[in-house]
Amino acid sequence: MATTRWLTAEQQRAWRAYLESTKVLFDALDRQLQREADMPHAYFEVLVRLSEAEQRSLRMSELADLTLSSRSRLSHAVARLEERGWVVRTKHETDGRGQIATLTDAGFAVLESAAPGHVDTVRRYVIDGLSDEQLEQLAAIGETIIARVERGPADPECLDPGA
Amino acid sequence: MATTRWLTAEQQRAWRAYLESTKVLFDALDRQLQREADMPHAYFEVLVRLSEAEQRSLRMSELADLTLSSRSRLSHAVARLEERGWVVRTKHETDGRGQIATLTDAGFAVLESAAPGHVDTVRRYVIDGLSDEQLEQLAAIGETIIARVERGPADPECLDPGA
DNA sequence: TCCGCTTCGTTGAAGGTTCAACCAAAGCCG
DNA sequence: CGGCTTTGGTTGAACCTTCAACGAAGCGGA
Repeated sequence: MATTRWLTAEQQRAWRAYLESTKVLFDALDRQLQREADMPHAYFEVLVRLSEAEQRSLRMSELADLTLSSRSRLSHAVARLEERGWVVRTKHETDGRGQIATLTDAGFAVLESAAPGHVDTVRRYVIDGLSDEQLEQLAAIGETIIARVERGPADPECLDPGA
Repeated sequence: MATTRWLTAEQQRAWRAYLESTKVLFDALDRQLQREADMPHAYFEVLVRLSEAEQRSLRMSELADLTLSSRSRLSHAVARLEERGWVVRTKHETDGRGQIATLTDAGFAVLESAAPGHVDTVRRYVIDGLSDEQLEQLAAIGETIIARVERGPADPECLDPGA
């Protein structure tokens, strides 16, 4: 493409509001969790996903997919969580490559103690400030963005309905 | 408060969509900028803010406020950018404590070359997928979140209209 | 069976962020 | 002036993420 289509004033307003809201919000969330549970938000999510799973266990690759993190990142994260005794890793029974991460009782206890404060914070900063309509809008917008990113960098103007 | 108010299904949907959209989006943006401009998004924003300022210069503290980063983070970031010759730091003329960061010509050139790709990416993943109405909604939602976070952890149910 | 290809998960190094500690300059107040 | 507090900014250590490289195990065709 020859020339760049810069953002209009309204588009900039939306983009910057989105950008800034995420920055201040996730900073605040991270600090809250760091203070109250001594772990970053990403680690908290690992525990949440494990707690929701059957047997409180998930294969590393599934856990990585659920938490939207790279395998490397998850590997490091679980290593840390294991050091603290909140998670254990065991071999997969039938697939020799697999590893299963399991939430321990200690991990579950930490999660239980941290969850209320976390939900309160999310409510205070986000949920309780928005109307039901706005929440619906936010869900729709978020899902649109996710879909577009997952579709990848393929050019939408490039009319290739088949490929 | 005695019991935690957990999120309803609709609230969860909105929250997770927001959460996931930011994760996949900023991962993609960071990768794009890392690839095309060899710097993370946070550093890019520093250059953007400097380029928009008078004389392409800002005091460190102002720059930190504009980019919503801690002083420490900005200090490290500018140190890196200075190593590459994209920014220089000079003493503040009247306030002996102050430092002024200035975008160099080389830094401006890098910014000019990286900006189109960045805007394209933002358009592709966000702007062009949303209607004008949705952009307006997103701006309003983002601004609400920002306002609530900046107000801090003060309890909204605590009726203290004066304080 | 053997060989190549892919998938799973880990590792170490490099880079970015956070946190607490710190220095220097400014401001304030006696 | 002299001491106290505040502000601006930097630093180093600890921690988290990313990236590329790797080893081990499954898969699949000749």
